[in-house]
Amino acid sequence: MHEGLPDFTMPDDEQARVAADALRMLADPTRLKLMWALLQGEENVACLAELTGARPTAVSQHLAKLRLAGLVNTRREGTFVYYTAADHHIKPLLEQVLSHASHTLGQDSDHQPSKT
Amino acid sequence: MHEGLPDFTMPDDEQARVAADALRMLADPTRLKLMWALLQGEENVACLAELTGARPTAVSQHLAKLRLAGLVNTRREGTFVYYTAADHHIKPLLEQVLSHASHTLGQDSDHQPSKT
DNA sequence: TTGATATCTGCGTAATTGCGAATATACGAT
DNA sequence: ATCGTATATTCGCAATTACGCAGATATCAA
Repeated sequence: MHEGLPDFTMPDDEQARVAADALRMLADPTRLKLMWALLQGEENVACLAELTGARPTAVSQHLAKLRLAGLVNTRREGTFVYYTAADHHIKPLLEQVLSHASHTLGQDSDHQPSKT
Repeated sequence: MHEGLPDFTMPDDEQARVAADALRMLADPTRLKLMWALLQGEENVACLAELTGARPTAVSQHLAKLRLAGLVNTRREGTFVYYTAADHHIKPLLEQVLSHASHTLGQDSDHQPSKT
């Protein structure tokens, strides 16, 4: 059907599935903010709840998902649990999406605006 | 609560929402393959169905979503509708995710394997 | 032990999503 | 005009998802 076309390279099913799963794990505003924050340093749940504007229970459930996906690691210290990003390879990916988002919103000031 | 921390930069709600939406649009194996194929050239639905291994109806619905999201453009030629990628900025993003996926699967042969 | 703080888990609800089947539309050939 | 092909649209169902609430768990101090 498309014999004369330049040779297309296609990901196989498994590769596409894993890649889609990885994207879906980040395709939530709260998890996106969580990973963005954790790529900048270690934080506990209450702090992350404040940074993301979500309730601690919701944050905890998202962190549980991220932990199952292997994207974050935990370190216990007393009653606090500190989370860290397990894979810094996703940082340029998030930078690209956030940059794309901000220039989609018209206000072209690259990404990462408001400070805490 | 985290005053002494190095200044965290956080995306605002709207930016995080747009970025998450963009990721969710790509967080499907079929749409991922579709965008990957369209970044390499213009194709019609039947050809894309063959390339992705999905049924034409499913492909059509995914393409409709991608068109609403502004990720693809259409060009009509007779009974055929040729789709093209509207935004090539996502290509490095897809390369990253696919690369991450392939090296997650153990077989470390970077991305884009099987030819058609 | 009790109490306080921080986090986790299970359940229910509402919203979203992907897909197949059926139907509709557009176009070319005859 | 009809017929056949190519693509779009609509509907309904099953599966998934995010979230809040309530209760359970963990850690430490008194």
